[in-house]
Amino acid sequence: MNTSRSTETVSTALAVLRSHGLRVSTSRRLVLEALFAAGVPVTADRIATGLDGRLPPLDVASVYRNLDTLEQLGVVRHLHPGRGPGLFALAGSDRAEYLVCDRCGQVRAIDASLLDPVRAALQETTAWDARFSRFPIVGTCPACAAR
Amino acid sequence: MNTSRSTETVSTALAVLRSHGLRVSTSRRLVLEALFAAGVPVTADRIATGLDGRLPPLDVASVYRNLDTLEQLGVVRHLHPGRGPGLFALAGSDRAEYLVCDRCGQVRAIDASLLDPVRAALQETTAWDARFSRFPIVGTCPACAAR
DNA sequence: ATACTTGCAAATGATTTGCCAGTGT
DNA sequence: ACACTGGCAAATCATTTGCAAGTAT
Repeated sequence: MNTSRSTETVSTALAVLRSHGLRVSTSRRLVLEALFAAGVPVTADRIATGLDGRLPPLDVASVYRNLDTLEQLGVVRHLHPGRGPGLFALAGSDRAEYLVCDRCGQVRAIDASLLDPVRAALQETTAWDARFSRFPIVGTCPACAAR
Repeated sequence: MNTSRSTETVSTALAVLRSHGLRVSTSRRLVLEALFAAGVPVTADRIATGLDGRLPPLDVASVYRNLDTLEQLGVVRHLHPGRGPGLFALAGSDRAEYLVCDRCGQVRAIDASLLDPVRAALQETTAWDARFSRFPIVGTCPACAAR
């Protein structure tokens, strides 16, 4: 259920690599598999440790290099939370954006279409083509807001 | 025209410090003056150099410590651009958000009220209290989009 | 065979921390 | 006087880079 789907998407990503004349190496495959297996945005370090041992380890430097390559191909998304290391996730075909709580660090995904009105408004007033995909939206989750 | 206004706001900020039992030290005053004088979001390093010599220099460590204190008091805003060092600005009473171009790095301020509809939508669908003030909104400016 | 990739180690950039001397209240 | 602060130097954290050895095509 998870395997077939992730395999499908991993091979799709690998095809993108090939179509750009880049090599399909073991570490690139592993980086993608880790992202699939994780399911949520993760740090480069966790990918390097194979999600804490679930997959073979890689050198962090290679992870960063590969994530960078994959990001440029549009396969991977790079998120900057307020504090700590950056997070990486598969871009896939999802239209998700993330909310991160500035008190407990909890991450929550929302449908990107929620932001379409703002995108349109910004386009109209500033002529900028806004993307919200680089940063999570910082706020306070209900639980933290309660206390 | 600029002096009176910034003095007014600096003293307001200093009053906040006092009301929290914190000291009004020379370096805290200087950090605030630098932020006022700059008028736009600046790095901790530029504050430490007194905006490149216009003001007395401070140690970066102190600048960071003070910015942190002032941020917690709600006097200073901390922005994370996509690349490079963090930027700091006075929170003041402004309702500004920032757009940053991911191609040329240009920064543009917009009125925060543009985002009110999204804030409301997010509140309704996720119960999160979203703030957009931590990160600039990344996108492409008209000029870069043209080429 | 050749160029792309990797791992390792060292470098870099930004921010933080320990510690003792200095200073606002 | 006393606790809060500042400067300086060293530490830390995240990420990048140089380079020789390894590998996909």
